[in-house]
Amino acid sequence: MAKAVARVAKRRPGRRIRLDNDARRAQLLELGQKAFAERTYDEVSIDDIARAAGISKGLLYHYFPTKRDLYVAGLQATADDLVARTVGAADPKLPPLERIRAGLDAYLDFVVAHARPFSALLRGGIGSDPEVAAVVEGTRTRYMERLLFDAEGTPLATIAASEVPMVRIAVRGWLGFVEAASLEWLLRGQADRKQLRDLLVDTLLVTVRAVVGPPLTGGW
Amino acid sequence: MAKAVARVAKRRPGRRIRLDNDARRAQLLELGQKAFAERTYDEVSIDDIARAAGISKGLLYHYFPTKRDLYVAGLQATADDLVARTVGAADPKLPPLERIRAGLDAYLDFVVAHARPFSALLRGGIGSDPEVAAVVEGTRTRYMERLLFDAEGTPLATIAASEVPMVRIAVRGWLGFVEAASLEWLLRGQADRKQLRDLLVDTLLVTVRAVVGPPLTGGW
DNA sequence: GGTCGCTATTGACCACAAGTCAATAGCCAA
DNA sequence: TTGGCTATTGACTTGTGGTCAATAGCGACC
Repeated sequence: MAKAVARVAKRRPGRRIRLDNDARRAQLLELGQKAFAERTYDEVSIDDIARAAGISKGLLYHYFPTKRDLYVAGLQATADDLVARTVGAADPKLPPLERIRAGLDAYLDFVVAHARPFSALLRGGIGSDPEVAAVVEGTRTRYMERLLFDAEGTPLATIAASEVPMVRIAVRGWLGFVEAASLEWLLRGQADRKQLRDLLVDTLLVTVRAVVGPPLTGGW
Repeated sequence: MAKAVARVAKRRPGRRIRLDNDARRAQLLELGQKAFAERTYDEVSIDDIARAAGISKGLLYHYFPTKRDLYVAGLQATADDLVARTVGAADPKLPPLERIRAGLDAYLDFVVAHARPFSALLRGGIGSDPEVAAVVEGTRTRYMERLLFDAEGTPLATIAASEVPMVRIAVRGWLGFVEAASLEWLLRGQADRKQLRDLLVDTLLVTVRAVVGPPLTGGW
């Protein structure tokens, strides 16, 4: 029977499969993330992703009006994931410094577990694109705010509200340290994880001290 | 070369103007740098640059076989400039720490003088592109090698030869600090330049101490 | 079970920019 | 003045991002 033969054939051409709006969007988002994680932005073509999803290019454009939209959405998802998993999860009964340590541990956990997306997030696939830059920079801001919230009751907390330019510069610099060190650590066998964690904490304390004045000891 | 540009701009249509090979190449490189500094990579079209140079697209492709080649060449030129101007120029009679200070001053000078190209270099216009990444990362390596050479005779010098993973991670982290802080400083009115310089030096010393052990005082 | 409407889905289409190449014409030497 | 080297052209191909009117799956309702 013709029908049976047709069933055996893979993906009968001409047969449409409707998916729930959210499901389709989630599928495309995931496929996009995967594609952009393993290839350059312009090595990835919309047709590729559509083909991988088994749909037409037109449909992809129905969900994401632009290639960059798809890219940015994936980046944003990674960023949200990073922030959600790495801060605010520590036991509030722990001393502040311990909470920060825990936060950095969670950060390094994320780095290891999502190496590819993490690298992609930092390197910023399109670089100078303002929308991409906004996502990355926004993530940094959110991350710092929540991390500094963990420092409640310590001199660090005063930083969160600071408007002094040099303080913001120092904090941003420290974040640059964290990102660069994490990336390097990731590439080189991930040795001495705790030592790295402590290095990050030390640098933060010293940086803050250098900018806001009070001695390192006491109050922590 | 500006002279050549003017001549070409005024040329009668249909009239060809031959330029020396090197001159033409230099002209295109400069125009490319300028274009990529003020627009996104894919906002810049080869036709734009060719038009700006008053030549045909085909000729541009004769000099730079690919759009990315033009982009990378410009980036490389900026990077070379940065390294050349910021290290090794300090008076060798000065104490090591002073030489490093001078090096960082020169770095900040460059940042201010070449704000756009500098940002472009760090943000890496194409991001995940391996060739671009190689240029940026190579620049970092060269920079660190020469900066650490300035530290001859201090504990810092031992770092240059170090193979210990955590040391390289720390150094890379510090560079991340420098870049991020510089960029932030650039964006926020460039206040307190000397304070920033000192912050960078402090961070370097502390980072090194945290990784290699010996106390901060003595030997510097 | 039939048909009806909503909308997910299609595929042919366009626009534009990257990249190619055989033909052409400046410029310098003789 | 001429000849030849080569810088230069511009029409061409190709590939990909993006558009849109037409189509068909699927649940709802009789």
